[in-house]
Amino acid sequence: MPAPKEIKRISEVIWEIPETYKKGMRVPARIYATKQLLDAMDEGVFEQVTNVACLPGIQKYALCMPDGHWGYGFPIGGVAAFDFDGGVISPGGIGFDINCGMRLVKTNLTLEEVKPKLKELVDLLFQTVPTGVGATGFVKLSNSQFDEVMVKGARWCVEHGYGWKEDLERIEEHGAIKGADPSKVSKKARERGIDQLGTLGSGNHYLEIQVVDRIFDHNVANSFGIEQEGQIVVMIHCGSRGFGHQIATDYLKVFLDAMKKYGIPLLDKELACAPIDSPEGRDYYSAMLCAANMAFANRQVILHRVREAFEKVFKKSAEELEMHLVYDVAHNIAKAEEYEVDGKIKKLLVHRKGSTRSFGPGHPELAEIYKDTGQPVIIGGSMETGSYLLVGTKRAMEETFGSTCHGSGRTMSRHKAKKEINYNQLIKQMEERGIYVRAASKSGLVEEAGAAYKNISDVIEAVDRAGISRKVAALRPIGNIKG
DNA sequence: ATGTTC
Repeated sequence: MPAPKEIKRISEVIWEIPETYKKGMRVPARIYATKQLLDAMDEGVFEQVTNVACLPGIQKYALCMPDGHWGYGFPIGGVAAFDFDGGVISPGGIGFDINCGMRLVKTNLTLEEVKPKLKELVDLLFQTVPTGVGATGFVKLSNSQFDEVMVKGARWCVEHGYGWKEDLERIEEHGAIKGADPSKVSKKARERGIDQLGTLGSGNHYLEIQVVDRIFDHNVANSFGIEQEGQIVVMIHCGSRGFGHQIATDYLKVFLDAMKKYGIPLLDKELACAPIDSPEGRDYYSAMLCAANMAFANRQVILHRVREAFEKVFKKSAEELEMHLVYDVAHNIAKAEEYEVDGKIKKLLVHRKGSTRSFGPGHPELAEIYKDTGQPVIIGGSMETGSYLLVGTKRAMEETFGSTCHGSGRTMSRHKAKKEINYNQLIKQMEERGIYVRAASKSGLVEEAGAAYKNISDVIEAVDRAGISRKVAALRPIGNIKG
């Protein structure tokens, strides 16, 4: 679908829809994309990103990344920052899967060493990391322990033997965001989440064994633990499971009523929101952070299982295998961050939905190990087309509220993929290309076929050219576990 | 994404 005729080209990869496009827009909308990606975007993206531009307290621009596509209320690939003074918080700007995110682990193994053991490794991981809809995990929690997980996130896991102390400095916010309040979480959300720690889930969630295909920046790659092409790494993509989903559902309902109370005009029911500084807004923020911390903990337990599986298969300790965490980063979340707006430093609530934080060198919130380089940015492609490791930039801080893209973005609906792609053929094609896959369901696998997604390389070129993150390494899948 | 239309 073509972009609206009012769209203006700002640079090679930035496009702007002015405030005059639609009644009620408070700021312009900006889309980061090559001409080719822009032309391929669905009409819904333009509609949704300009709707977001109408929300109270929005700052500078409503943004959409090159992997943008139609989502619930806000586009997936959307970034929107709201002033704490007068601005709103919206579950639609965060996503149902709160703190869906990516985790990347390195090893010192090479492709040659892993190839003969690949099936054994993937089969073992498929047993120890539960996948699929409704999967439950092996970590048994009491209600008070689950409260601790909501507040302490990945730190709770490390304190209970699931991981290494050094893992914590390699996670966004050290794996535990301050401000989570378990008393703001419904009983139903608690019941759905309590046995889901260490589970992958379904949809586009996966655990993948990958090989470093190409290194673009050797210095930065090295500092992240990526030393050579042919090195094996493991990527984990999952979030807060039914727990975050229930919290989003609960507060969408609360916010629809709150909007009437606060006199916020309703453009679209999916854009339900509340003032950040209102009882409803504060409650959702505190509950949302419980789900964010649970997701960090979820990925931490999965990392622990990955280390255990490698230890068993390669008969060496995870320390000997140098299985250090490269990074863990969220791509569905809202964060309190400070940015310069009109020459003044303001505290903003940055909503990233299908968008990854991309803090550049010297950012005060980054751990010492990333101060010189900027933070690692982990971008998962589809299971066939490969993934990327990027690094954050100063330019992202200036232009996109410290944000970049998150993945490939679908081009084919799940329904269409199920109709057009044959399961047995897909498995065979993947095996021919050296990818061994185990999936919880046949339909789940075909829905995630590479053919159903945009080309990840096009998306990466767009963010790299825009300078809102830079290419560090390209990663290619060899083994995959899917929900 | 999701005890996949509580």
